[in-house]
Amino acid sequence: MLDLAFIRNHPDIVKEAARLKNNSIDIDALLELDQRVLALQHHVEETRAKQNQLSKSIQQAAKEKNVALRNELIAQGKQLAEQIKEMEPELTAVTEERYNMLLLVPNIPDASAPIGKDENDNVPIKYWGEPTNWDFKPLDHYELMQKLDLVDIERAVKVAGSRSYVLKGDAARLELALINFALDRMARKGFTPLIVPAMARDFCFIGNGQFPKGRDQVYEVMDQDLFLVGTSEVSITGMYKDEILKAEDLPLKFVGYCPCFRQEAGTYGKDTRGVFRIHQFNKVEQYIICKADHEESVHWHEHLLQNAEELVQELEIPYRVVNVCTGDMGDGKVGMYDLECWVPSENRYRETHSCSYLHDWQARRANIRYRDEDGKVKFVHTLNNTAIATPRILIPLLETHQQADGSIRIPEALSPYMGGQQFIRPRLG
RNA sequence: GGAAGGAUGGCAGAGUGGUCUAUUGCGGCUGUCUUGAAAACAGCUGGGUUAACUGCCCCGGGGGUUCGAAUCCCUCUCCUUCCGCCA
Repeated sequence: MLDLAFIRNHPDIVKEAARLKNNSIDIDALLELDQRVLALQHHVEETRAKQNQLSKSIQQAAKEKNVALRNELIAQGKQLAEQIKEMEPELTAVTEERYNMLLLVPNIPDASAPIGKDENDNVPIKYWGEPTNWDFKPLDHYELMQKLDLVDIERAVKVAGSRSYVLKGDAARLELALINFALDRMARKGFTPLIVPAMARDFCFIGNGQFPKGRDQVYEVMDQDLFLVGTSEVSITGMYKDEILKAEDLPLKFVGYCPCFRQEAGTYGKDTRGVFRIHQFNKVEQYIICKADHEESVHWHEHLLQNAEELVQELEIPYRVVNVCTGDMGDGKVGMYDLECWVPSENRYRETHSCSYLHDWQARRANIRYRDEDGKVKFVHTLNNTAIATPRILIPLLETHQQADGSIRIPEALSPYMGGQQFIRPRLG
């Protein structure tokens, strides 16, 4: 959410931001509505002021035992109450309408973000590692997993429908190992580990920016104000809703884990093979709440990217970093990097991590503030990046480390989390 | 699932229809005193809205009664305790 005063004062900047983000919000309509709210609000407040004064006069008249005057004033009060009662529903309605529109206004992308329409306009800024070159015919992740008996999609679909999976054997252990590995590494860097609810209330999703626009991507728990989160970000943002933090406690650095759920609406027929795009997955997420300062946001944004890169490097997976263009970055974001891992079977890089900074866009929605050294209450800045999202990371991991003999090498850094195991091999017999 | 009791400012905790501009204490800030600190004393000390106010709003959320609600009524949410069930 942007500051309404900022939109009033700089409508052109906001309109341009919306254009760059392919967002069709009608800023002029919003401002027109805003004027209606202000006029009506002024009117209601004036009437209420009169009513408050009158109320005191009624008290006074009663004290003086002036019954005639008291009755006269009460009659006047009745009229004012009547007037307010008439105006209030409209004021509530237009105020709510303005708020709902405000939720749809995108954040202003940073000047450093590439201008573009969709993911094809994202700009690669860094490459690490060499795409693998084998002297044998490599398999794709699904074949590998089937050969090694690491997955059962058919029975998963029987249980939970399409885009479901069962991880078996060493894949199940690998999944937990990866979560542990990521959580551990981040904790060492001073991030506080959190295991957060995978279900959250409506306000958490509004606060984080998933609602109202992304509502169709979210599972709702029937007959309750609860929804399954698509990222632990949602719960962490919700944790601090309406709080005023102390400046000396910032930045708050968290590494959050919970199972994540996404409907993947509108992706029919896309990425249907294996475990790339599924409804339920596990994600370890980096999350930072810092002071309202652009330089500081940028600093932590780079830091979050660095952390993710280190994790992927330790997993020995070639990757690249792209600077995500305005059209692909989503409404709330000021700037965004994607980390894309090399997927040998597809001969291309695919997104495994997403690193964003949002200035106070989420903070305004969730009303998360802090008292700065100057005594003023300000909205915080928030940032987030994936640490590990799995099973998706299994795709580049398994494919990259497959061996000629059909086994899969477990990277050294991960091995301790697999009880020292160094290879995943076909089960004998 | 059943029963009871709660939700007030950073914290504790008063307030059961107008005198609430929310008592008081603790904490915090500032000042006086002091070489400095402590103590003592004095003052200040929530958020929002508005171009601004001696304006308006906020006593868990929403609705109602009333000229007037922290206070009365309805409803929802959450918390605590006890019982039941349970990983």
